[in-house]
Amino acid sequence: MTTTGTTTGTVAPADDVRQRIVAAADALFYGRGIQAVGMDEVRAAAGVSLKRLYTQFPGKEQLVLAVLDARHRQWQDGLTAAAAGIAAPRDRLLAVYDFLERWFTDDTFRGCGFINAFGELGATSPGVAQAARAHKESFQVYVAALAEEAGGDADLAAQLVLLAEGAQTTAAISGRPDAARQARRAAQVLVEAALGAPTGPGGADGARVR
Amino acid sequence: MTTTGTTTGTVAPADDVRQRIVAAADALFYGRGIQAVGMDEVRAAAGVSLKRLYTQFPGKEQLVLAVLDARHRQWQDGLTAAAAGIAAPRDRLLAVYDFLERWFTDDTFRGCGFINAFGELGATSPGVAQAARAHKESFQVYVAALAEEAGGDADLAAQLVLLAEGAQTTAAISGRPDAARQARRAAQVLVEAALGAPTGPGGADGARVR
DNA sequence: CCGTGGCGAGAACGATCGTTCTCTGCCTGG
DNA sequence: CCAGGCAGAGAACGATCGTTCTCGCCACGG
Repeated sequence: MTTTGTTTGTVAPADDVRQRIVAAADALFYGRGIQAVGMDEVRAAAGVSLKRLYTQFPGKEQLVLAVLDARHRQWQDGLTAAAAGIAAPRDRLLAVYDFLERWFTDDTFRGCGFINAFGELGATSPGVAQAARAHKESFQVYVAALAEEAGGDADLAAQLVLLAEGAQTTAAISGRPDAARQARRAAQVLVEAALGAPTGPGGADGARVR
Repeated sequence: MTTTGTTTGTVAPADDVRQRIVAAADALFYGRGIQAVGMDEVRAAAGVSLKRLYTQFPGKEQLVLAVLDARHRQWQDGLTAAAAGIAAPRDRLLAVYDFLERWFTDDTFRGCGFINAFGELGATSPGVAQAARAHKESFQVYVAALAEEAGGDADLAAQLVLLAEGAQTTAAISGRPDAARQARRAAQVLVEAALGAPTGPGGADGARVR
């Protein structure tokens, strides 16, 4: 799995160039669509030679998969960071939608990269389809864990996931980020319906339904 | 906007060939992605000459837009058909998810064609982006009308739309159609939270929350 | 100081695709 | 029966793209 087990103390230059390539490719693929971006453009954006690009990734598909892998890790990091420091399990669940809202307001936001890649290449590339499936399934598992901590079951988690997914595509296509807040309000209703009235001491805004 | 206001009694042959082309292109574009299908393959599937294809559609983009337009009409027809004959406004709202479930179980189902097209071409083709926006907005308007008939407001409608959108991408990527039923259950909770307990005489299954 | 080997820059190659053009056969109007 | 034009089949063309090859430069080791 790991690239080359170099024994150098600092970051291996090979890993550095890999990350630069992946970051450049991600920005281009995500912003314009994968097939709309040529390898030469990736090379230029990464500031690397074409030969080096092809020694790091044997083909475009492997680069795409590496990009999706990196994007998946960033998504997971962002999710856990959003939940960090929040005491109430119920608010950790809702923090998912706060994280979405911050993402949607980023002006480079163009929907979920996995949904986009799946629609564009899922039928052609089994690897891309599998990456999308794994990403979404991992999100399901994450939300299910949060839901369980809050006392909810898998059904509640699945429904909260639907809201998050719908918010992503709606925000992407409409161009307006308020889908995140709408999803949060709906999630609050679902959570309260499943778990009962909100817990007592919750400060912030967790208590107001509407 | 409408094609040609022909005064002939039966379908004009030009319209017939157009429809054949659009139907063939839709199946190919939707099943494999737009850029993965060449114009020559569309020509073969439609059983038409390349010249005729290009007299009907000046370029691939116009064909794509025509496909999206036809798909939008089919979506609207399916939606209204799903609501037809249902007396209770609340059940008409939930019928959206029954319609989704039937769609998801179709073995050619591969997600929402507009979301897929938007992800693939939305950044490159303003026409495609606009078509996706219009389609989603029209769905919002439709659900908002149903919600109002049931006594709900625009917020309820927006939240129900999020569930429907999320169900589409989730069913597409996971490959399992049960997202529709999950969305329906969540919608039921949201509707009852917004409108109060279910109305009395409703037969069927509208009364059981869980 | 000289050979060598690796690396970057970019040309080159083969394939695909969108679009147009050519050729040939057929059908129609007189 | 004949001329004309229209449509279908498919070749052709230009552009793009993924991938590979070549050339020249630079650093480094003996």
